[in-house]
Amino acid sequence: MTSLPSDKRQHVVETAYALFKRAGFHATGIDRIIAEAEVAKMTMYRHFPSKDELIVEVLDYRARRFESQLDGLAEEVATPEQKIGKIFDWHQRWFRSPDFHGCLFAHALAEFGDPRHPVFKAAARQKNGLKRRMQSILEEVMPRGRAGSVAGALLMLIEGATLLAQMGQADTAIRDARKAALGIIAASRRPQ
Amino acid sequence: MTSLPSDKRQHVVETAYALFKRAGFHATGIDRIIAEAEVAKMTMYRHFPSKDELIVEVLDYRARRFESQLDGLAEEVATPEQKIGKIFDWHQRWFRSPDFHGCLFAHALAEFGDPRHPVFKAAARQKNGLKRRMQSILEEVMPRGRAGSVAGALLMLIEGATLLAQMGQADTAIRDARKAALGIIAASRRPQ
DNA sequence: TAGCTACGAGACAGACCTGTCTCAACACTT
DNA sequence: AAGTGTTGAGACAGGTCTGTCTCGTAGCTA
Repeated sequence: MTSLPSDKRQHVVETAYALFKRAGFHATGIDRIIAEAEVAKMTMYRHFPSKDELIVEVLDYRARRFESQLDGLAEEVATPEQKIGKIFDWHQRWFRSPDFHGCLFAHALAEFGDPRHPVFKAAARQKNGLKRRMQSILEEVMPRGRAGSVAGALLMLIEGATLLAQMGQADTAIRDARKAALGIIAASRRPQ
Repeated sequence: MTSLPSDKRQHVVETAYALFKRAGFHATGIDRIIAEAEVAKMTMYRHFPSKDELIVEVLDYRARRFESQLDGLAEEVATPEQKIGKIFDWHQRWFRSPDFHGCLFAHALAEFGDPRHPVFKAAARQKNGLKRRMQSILEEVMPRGRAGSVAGALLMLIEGATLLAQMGQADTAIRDARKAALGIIAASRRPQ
């Protein structure tokens, strides 16, 4: 009963994720990652050609996890308000989790400011994905253009709430953001 | 006509600011800063005991500049809506400026995740200062508690808009954020 | 003239960084 | 039994990092 070929690879990704989350990307060295993952350096470099590509892999992995978690939540309820509410619920739980350190994707945008950099693009994909998700939810009850604007506002509220949560204001932030979000939706719903 | 004692010091702060803004804090080395500022290494270390303290100085310097610029804008108009609108105007101009690279304070929070770290505290001060400013504007037309919640929502919108602006969606972001902000204020104004 | 202060230039230490390389060990397949 | 592929361990190169140190110089003041 030995390890599968992809076992070590995934283990490196998850270890790197935990370290990047705590200390940031530039401040986390390869040596630290392989020590924590108990893996040889060449094992890592055989799976990932460079640290940057490992970072992209970590971000994509977390983005997939995020999307699949939200997929499950949306099915439980019916109205757009409830579906958006579930997304805010998810963030509320996230903010309260033991080692919450802010949004890894936002941190990636901060550390890799060049829009052409693969890490920047990977982080931007996640944000755009969340916006698209909320927009398609809102299109049930409002026209396409309006749903885009409202989804943009909701995304900004969520990103801002995540920042404030990192500053230790998680509870008031998610409460104020949720209230504002529902107000914005109500104001744009059924436009006539 | 020689240079004043604080001349070089301020020059180092401004040069470091420009580099931190473009490349981030960890990715910008001391050697790069002193080369760009055309200053000896010991000159820098005589003024700042460490890189971290230089970063704090840069953040405080930018926070003071930010506050003084907003001070000037508020005096031009009368109503809270107009004053908040001026703050959004300021951000709109900022987003369109030649080398906009996102919010340096948010980036500092991303790179220095420990809330006890002086850099983290300096960044948090700026965010709390902006929230307080908006809250005191709003207290003219709504009770204290409500003004706090609304100011929190506006801060989240602004932070989110800054993130989206960094992702190349500056125009739609600031437009959607402004619209949402005015809606939130209108809903909380004159509560009865 | 003497002393004080600020500065420039650069060597230096010690640590850390990414990425490459070699060699041995082990598991699995044919 | 031979071959193939994955891994561990660690040396190694070449560069960069922060921070300290020395030495020479320029300007100002007393």
